[in-house]
Amino acid sequence: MDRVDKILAQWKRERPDLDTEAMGIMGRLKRLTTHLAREVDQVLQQQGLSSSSFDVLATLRRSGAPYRLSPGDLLSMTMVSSGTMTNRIDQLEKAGLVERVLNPDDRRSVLIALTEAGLAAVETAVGLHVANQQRLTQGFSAEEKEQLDGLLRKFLATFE
Amino acid sequence: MDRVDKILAQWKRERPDLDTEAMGIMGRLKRLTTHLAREVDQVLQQQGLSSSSFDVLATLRRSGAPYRLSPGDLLSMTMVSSGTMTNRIDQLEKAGLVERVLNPDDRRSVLIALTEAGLAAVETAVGLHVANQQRLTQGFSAEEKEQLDGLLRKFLATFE
DNA sequence: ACCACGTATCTTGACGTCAAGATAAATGGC
DNA sequence: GCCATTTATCTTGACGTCAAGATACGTGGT
Repeated sequence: MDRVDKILAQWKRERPDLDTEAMGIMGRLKRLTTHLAREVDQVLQQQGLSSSSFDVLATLRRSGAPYRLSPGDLLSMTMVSSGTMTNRIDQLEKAGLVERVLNPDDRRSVLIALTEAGLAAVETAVGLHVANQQRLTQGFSAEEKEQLDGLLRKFLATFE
Repeated sequence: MDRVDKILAQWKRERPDLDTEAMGIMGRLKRLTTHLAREVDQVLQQQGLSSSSFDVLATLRRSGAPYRLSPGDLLSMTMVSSGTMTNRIDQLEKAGLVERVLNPDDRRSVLIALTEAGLAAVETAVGLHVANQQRLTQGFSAEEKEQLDGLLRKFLATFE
């Protein structure tokens, strides 16, 4: 009987006509990801990064040397609006972790490049971040993790 | 090969030392809940409600008649800060969906009460919302839904 | 009865986000 | 070559959120 069960029991009492099966799954998903986001943020914050900043730095890092992508490339990889991406880049640029480099091939565009400090920051952070993610999932057996991943993959395929 | 697989493949190439199993699960969870939140918001928005507003109205509705809870009660049921709850109540009060009623037993406190308009709004919205949640999970068999719910329950139990 | 402490709510200031629109440069049909 | 259209990025204004602190009231020990 967890918190979501209590919510479902309330609905059962007040609105017995409602089928709460989907509500249970969605409620657990929402609460779970709120908790997970807080745990993830805490580790990144100790490195002086928000999860938004880390998201951009990590995208640049995993794109490979020379660690440069246009704002449009970053946009297509990160599920945020263009205004949000501009803001993220502004913050990272202020912090000296990325710089805007002119794109010689297209003057509408710029390239966002990891600075040395940005590369160093993301290399440290990604190690701690992955270790933290492992910690958060360590309650599951290998089989359960595979099962969960499979179900999430199928669910996600509905949208992507 | 979904988007998360592509991200993991990039990391594999750039940082083969990192174990990406947990990252895959967490990444799918995050992308999935972003998509789900957008779908949920869309239905509620057609009723003139944000998911934040609906969250409060639904909590009041399922608490049963006379549909009154203190801000503190609402806080303990909704994973937000006290400042956020004050703001949510302010918005709902402006919209005429709830009202602040003096608590005769404790003058530090108030009771947040559904108005007639608020009750009507939540009754309509909750039906559409639940139907929408069912639509979003309809790709799964009964067995898969049960499996997913069980895994999420276990995961959530880590935190609650 | 008093007062120190606890409790309940609200305020403030800073962020991160989005939708919509503005700006500037490239492109393609003629 | 010109201009309408498309593309790439940035700007603006509004919202929702939080942490930290302020305010106001209740409570219990003396």
